[in-house]
Amino acid sequence: MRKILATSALPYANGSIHLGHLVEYIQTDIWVRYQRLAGNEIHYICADDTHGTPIMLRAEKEGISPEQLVEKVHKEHSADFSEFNISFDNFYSTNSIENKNLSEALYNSLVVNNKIEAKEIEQFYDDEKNMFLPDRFIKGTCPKCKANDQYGDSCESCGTTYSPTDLIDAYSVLTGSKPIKKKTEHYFFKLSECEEFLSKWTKSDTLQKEASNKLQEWFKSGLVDWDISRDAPYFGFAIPGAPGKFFYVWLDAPIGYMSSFKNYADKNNLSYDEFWSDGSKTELVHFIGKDILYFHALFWPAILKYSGHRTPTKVFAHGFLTVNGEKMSKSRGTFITARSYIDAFKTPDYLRYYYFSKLNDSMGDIDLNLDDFIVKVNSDLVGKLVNIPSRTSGFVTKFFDNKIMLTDEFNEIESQDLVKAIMMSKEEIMELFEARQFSKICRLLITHIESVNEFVNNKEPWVLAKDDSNHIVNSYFHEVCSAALQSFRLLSIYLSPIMPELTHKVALFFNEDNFLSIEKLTAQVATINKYEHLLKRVEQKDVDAMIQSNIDN
RNA sequence: GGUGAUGUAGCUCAGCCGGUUAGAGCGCAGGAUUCAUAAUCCUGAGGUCGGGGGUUCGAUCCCCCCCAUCACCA
Repeated sequence: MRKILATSALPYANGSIHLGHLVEYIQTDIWVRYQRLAGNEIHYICADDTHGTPIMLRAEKEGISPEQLVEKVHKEHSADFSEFNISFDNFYSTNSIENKNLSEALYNSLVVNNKIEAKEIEQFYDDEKNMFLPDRFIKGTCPKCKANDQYGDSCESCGTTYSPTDLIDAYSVLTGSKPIKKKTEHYFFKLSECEEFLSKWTKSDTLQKEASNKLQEWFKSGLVDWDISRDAPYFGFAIPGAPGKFFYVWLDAPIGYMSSFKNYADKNNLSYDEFWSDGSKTELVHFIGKDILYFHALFWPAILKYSGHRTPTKVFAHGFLTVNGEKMSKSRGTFITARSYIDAFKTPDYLRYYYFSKLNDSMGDIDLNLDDFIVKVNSDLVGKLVNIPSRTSGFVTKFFDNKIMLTDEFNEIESQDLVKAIMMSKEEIMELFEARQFSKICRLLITHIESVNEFVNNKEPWVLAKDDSNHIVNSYFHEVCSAALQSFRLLSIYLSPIMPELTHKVALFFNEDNFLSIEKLTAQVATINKYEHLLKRVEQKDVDAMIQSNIDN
């Protein structure tokens, strides 16, 4: 049995979870649920990423402490993830004692291994606010295209990148004052010394090929040491032995994977060391967005390596979400929050299915086309999948006292073949789950679902129902209905990682508690319950309401 | 600006190492059916595979140029 520690990237505790975030949590959750279905030991870990200037300033604006802010956001995030059935084993916070201890410990190890260096640098400073300004907090006129109000790092209008010094009439976003340059001592992680290790690590099969290629660009231009410190005031962890200096949020954020696991392991009698020590035999798998590949494929393995830990087994990067083919936009209402989706649709399964139908192992972007969403969900799930029990279970209830024939009892070749074909896909489906080829599984399953409907059509149970002599147990009529229902059950087991809510209802329909093991495929099930509709159609008005609520807020 | 990616039927997407008439679902047209919260099944019409050039006996799939879209540039 494999032992796996899986993570999704830590959401920043500065805003609400939206449908873009959910691509990652849903992708990871499907994979994690599949691993559980397959019988592997897997721990799914996440946390809020709570530190940094944006959070400090937002808390100030709201008139609360940063601790209060991240506490509040943590509740909101936890509720959102729960609504979407994201099955974290632990959703913790980087603003925790475990994370403080581990951040200090890793830092100290890096110091001991001579991987930290102090350098004096010049940074922009707001002398009204008495703090250093990150690039994002300096705005001005683009030196190239003269667009107003551009950030200090790049122009959104023409795409030029530059340093804040290049801006015309630069000003501090905080006070409007002119930033001045000021010297300060910062601590750097000597990434430049990790090139040999990283070059080898990134070419092993830990990364997707696309990701590995991408990293070659960075190698080509040479690895630059990484500034891991920030000056007070800063919401984060103080650097030991360095008054007024704090760890940069991106240093302690990934350590959140470790600290969340530590917190979880301590409560559940698991060995922390088994998963994090150098030479660990367990798997460490990170799901991330392609935007943070840099951190997870360079800094993170290097820091782990040179602080004496194991390095990740796999880093899986996915692309971004577009809505109706465009970047999510607040004014168009396509910056859709998790909350507004749930308010509109009540179940996460539509979105989980839609993402599933589009996701694969690549870093390509996926598009949520809202018209396509309605059509696909209604056609595949309501029209085809749920239609199977909907059109056959009535006969079983009416004529056979809710009893169905076991698959072993089928007499007809065609019903045997129907079930057999679905069973035979097990290996292929499991391989595709493992490889994150979700869209391929989707096509395969839909093909099976269609063949069940075709089977029902050809057998015409409604015609058989008219003849009283067919109303006996184990009749051909009984077998036709049973074959359709048993097939539906098998397909639901495959679908259980994707749509936990729907398939839980299906399990109950078959008088089972759950479909939590792939072994359920061979379980013999003999009864159903009276059918109650499992899924309602998605309506255009629900989509409209969701969009409107995002425009209003 | 540099680097990388994407561009296949109305829509959303498959197309492994280049090889007979390019595939699926939805949508559309026609038909079948009425068990199913108008669902299902069959048949069919739709594509110069972004544009141009090249390599090859032969390219959607390789090379070059261009156009469009997107991302990254620590």
